[in-house]
Amino acid sequence: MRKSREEAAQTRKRIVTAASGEFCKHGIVATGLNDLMRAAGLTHGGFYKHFESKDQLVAEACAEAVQTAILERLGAAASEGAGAAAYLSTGHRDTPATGCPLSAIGSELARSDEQTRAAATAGFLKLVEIMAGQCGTLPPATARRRALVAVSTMIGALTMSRIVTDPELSAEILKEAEKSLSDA
Amino acid sequence: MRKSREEAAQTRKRIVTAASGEFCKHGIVATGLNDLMRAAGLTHGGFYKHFESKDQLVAEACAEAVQTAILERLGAAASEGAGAAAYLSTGHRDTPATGCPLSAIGSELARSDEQTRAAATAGFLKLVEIMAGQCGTLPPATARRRALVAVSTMIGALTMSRIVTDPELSAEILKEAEKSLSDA
DNA sequence: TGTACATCAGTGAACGCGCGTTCACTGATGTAC
DNA sequence: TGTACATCAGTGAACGCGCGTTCACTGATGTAC
Repeated sequence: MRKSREEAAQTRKRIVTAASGEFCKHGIVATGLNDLMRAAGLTHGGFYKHFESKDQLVAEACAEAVQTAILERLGAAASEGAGAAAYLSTGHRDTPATGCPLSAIGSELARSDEQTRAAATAGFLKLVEIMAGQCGTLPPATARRRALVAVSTMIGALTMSRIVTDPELSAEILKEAEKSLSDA
Repeated sequence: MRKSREEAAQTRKRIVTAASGEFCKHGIVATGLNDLMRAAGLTHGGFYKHFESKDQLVAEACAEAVQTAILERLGAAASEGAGAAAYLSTGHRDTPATGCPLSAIGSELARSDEQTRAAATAGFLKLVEIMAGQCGTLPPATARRRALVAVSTMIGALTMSRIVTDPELSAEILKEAEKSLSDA
C-alpha cells in the first residue's frame, strides 16, 4: 500500500485543500478529522502520517485558504479594479468553501492558536495591500489607512450578509458596503 | 429539592445569561452543556427541565447577548454620541464575554438555525438604528444606509482586531475604523 | 388553617455516539549490494 | 541490472474522553379537600 514520495506529497496537499474548504464551510470546531479525510478521499487513520495534530492542519489550511481565496481570486479581480466588488458579491457570499476565511471562520480564528492567527494576519495584510493598491494616487500611508478600514468593512459586511435572515437585507448590506468603498 | 416557581424562573435566566457569556467567550460549538451549567452554578442533568435542546438555548442566549451587549451597553454610549468609540474600544475587544455577539461569534451565527439568526438579525438592525440615530441631520434613509456600512465596519474591525497577532496592528485597526466613522 | 398527595426543579448516573489520537498490519516503494 | 530487505503511506480497529440527551430518584413546593 505504500505510495511514492510524489504521490504522498500530493495526498498531503489534497488533505490541506479539502480541509480549507471544509473548515470554511462548516467551521473549524464542527469539522472532524473523519469528515476531512473522507473529503480528501482517504480514511481517517492515515492522518497522522502527514500532520502532528489537528491544530497543525488548521494552521496550514488557513494559510492555504488565504493564499487561494485572497491572493489568487481577489488579486485577479483587483488587478481589474474590482476587488471590493468581487469580495462583496452574492457569489462570494454563497460559496464560503472557496471564499475568504477571515469572513467564513473569523470568530473561530480569533480563538485559534498563534500559528493559525499568524496565517490569518498575513492574509489580512495582503488584502489590505491589494485594496491599498486600488487607491490610485493617494500617498501610500494614507492609502494603507483607508484600505485597513475598507477591508474591515468588507469582512464585516460579508459576515453579516451570511447571518441575516432577510435576503433583501443581505443584498442591501453587500450593495451599500460596495457603494461606500467605490465612492471613497 | 423542588424550587419555587420564582426560583426556577431565576435559574432559567441565570442559565441563559451564563450561556451568552460562555458562547461569546469560547464559541458556540466549543461550549458544552456541562460547561454552561457549571457556569450557572448547576449540574448538567437539570438542563432539560428548562430547555428542549442546546439549539433552543443558543437562540435565547443570542437574543440576550444582543439585548444586553448591544442595546444596553452600546445604547448608553451612543446616547452620549460615542457609540462607535465604545464598540471599537480595546476594552470591548478584550472582553468578548460581555460584548457584541455579532463580532464574538459572527461566523458561527452564519451557520446557526433560523431562530438564532433571526435574533442576530434583530440585534444587527438595532445596532444600525442606534448608529443611524447618531448621523445628525441626514435624511433617515441616507442615515440608515450609512449606518448599515458603519456597523459592518465596526463588526469587521472588532473581529479582525481579535484575530491579528500584532498588538500594534490590532490597535491600529480599531483606531482607523473609529476615525473613519467619526469623520463621516 | 391543617393535612395528604401530586408536582416538578435539581441531582448524578447512564445512554449511544463521534471526537482526536494510537496502533498493528499490508504491500508497494525505495535502497543497498 | 537483479535481488533482498527496510521503509513507510494508507487501512481499519481500537483507545479514552466528552458530547447532547435521558432517566430514576429526592424532597421541597404547590394544590385539593
